[in-house]
Amino acid sequence: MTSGQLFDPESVSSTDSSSGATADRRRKRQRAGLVEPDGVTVRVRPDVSGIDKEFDYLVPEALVDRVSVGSIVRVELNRRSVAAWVMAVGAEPVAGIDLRPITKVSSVGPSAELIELARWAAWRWSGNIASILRTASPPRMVHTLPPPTTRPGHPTGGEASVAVGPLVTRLAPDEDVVPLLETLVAPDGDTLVLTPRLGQAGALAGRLRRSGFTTRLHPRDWPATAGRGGVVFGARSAVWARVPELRSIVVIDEHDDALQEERNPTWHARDVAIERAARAGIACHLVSPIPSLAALAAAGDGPVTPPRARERAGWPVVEVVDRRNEEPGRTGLFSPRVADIVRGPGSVLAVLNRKGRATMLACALCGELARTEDGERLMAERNGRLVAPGTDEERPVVCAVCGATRLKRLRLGVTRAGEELSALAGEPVDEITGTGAAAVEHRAGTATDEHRAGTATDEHRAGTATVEHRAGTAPSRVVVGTEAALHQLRRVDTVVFLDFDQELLAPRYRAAEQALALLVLAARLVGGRAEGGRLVIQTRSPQHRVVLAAVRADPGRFSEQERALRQAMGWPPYAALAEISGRSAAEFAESIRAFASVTVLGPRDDGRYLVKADDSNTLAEVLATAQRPGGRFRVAVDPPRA
DNA sequence: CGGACAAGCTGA
DNA sequence: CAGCTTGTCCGG
Repeated sequence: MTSGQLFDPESVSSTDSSSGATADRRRKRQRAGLVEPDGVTVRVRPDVSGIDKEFDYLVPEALVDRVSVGSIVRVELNRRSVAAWVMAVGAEPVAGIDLRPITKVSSVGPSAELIELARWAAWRWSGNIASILRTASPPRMVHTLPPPTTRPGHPTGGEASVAVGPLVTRLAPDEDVVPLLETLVAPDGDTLVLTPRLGQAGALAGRLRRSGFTTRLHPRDWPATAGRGGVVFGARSAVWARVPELRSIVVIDEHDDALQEERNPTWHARDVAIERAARAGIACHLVSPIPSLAALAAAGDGPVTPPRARERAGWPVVEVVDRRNEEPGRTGLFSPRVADIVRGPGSVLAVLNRKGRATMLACALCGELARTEDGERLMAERNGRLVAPGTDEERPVVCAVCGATRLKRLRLGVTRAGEELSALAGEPVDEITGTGAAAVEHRAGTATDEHRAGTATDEHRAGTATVEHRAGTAPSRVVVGTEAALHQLRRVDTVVFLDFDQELLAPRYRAAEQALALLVLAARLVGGRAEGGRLVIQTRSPQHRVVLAAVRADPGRFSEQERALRQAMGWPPYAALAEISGRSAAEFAESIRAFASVTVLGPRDDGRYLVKADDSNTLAEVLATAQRPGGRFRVAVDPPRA
């Protein structure tokens, strides 16, 4: 016995029941002399992008013992040797073709259960299954799985998980998840714990290991995980971890967009976890300080919530600076209040989630932003009128609040913010953005003068002393950055959102949820109100539900309001979306229009189409059935930026 | 994907 | 019509 067959739950019935029955019938007919005794066949999916198709091969006698559904083999296809996954064993091969033998069994692969789950996900997100199978496969070839040891009972056994279906648990932003996690670990089998980033997974694994749990890190410990199981930690890909006896799945910070794969197919680990748990008849625990509407809709019951006082204590003090109240003519990035904070003691991170120089329009008289009628989106000026990108809403250039016809342009960018901050603080300011580890340090002096001269970006830089700030070293007291800074820094006293309206009013249906997620990241950097944690939000939307949720430390209220809006607008989770782009997008969109169960919106300015259905199953079925044009196009289901 | 093969274009 | 590009088809 060479491979992990002995410990492989599906080795006994390594195919689904129907193909197993087919194989039995075949063997009977062979004994009766009705067909040639031509051995075991497998149906494989090559690991070749561009070939989204399965092929039949023979299994040489010597390899039969080592082949099961999920095995990674090598086959000759079109005169070249390629890797492939075994998708089925013993299926009736396509007639009239001389089958070639597989040449090698390369590695243990995903379990049969995972192969089926991958099939589902490829359908659900209308993408190539190979990219999912790659994620579900070991990072290096695994010849045999380590044999299971006697299961080490976990120190604190959670309750036997009889619960089925997703369960949502809300925690305060600053709350330690480990105590909860210890109660969710299955005592009698394996548990998957997913976090948005691998670093969090490693940190949590270390802590549970110190409490006596058998922990694994995915994909690093792939062989041990598949052979022996345990409490398996990982980022989104860990939802595809192979374990011997899955009993429970926990998704930490389920609201975080990092749980969604950005390349096609754009599967979301939360949704895959829900499906995997449902198929296995086990619990799926979704944990977050700000549960997503997707999670709340998937769970039958409402979220388990912390005591009100505990939740409130776990959010920082949130100060809202209403920039509409400042004297007319002010267009700078910093309100007087923020200028005070920057000069005052304590470390400050100023967040401006924009690079370059995005512009917004605000009334020169009352400071109100040019926004759509429902107040949810920013408007831009085009051909002397205000337009809302992506919609047909437009109106003359007039302030909706005071009727003034003069609007001013608010120009914003991290670089300029750094220059101004440095001048304000009278000391160097580091810049942290997502591009590269190096950061720019701004020094007071020339920068402001250059800036007043209204020169171009390059000239600003010429007048700015730039110093490399290596990741890991202590940054300056005052730091300016994009969202990346919220991930890179460990602790600061105050986080200031210089222009929160860019987040709140972004043209995406999930803009509000995403904006609130940024506030949670910031809240964790500064800590709860008892520790003196403080967030400052500069905005012209002080009554926005996201701002109020943070001020009141009440994400439950936000969920209700957001739910009502999504329902009224027919956005997810009360609909399912797919985005079609690329050269032949129009052709594919056209063939989709033939289906009454979906609505096709677009094309937008960038040539993209949006397909909308009542639910994800309907959407997937239409996308799988519709006539596909010859040319190239891309389908993104659940597009994160729609 | 990448090779095979057909159809279309170019140049002399 | 060789020589080349471009497009379409297909792999077990």
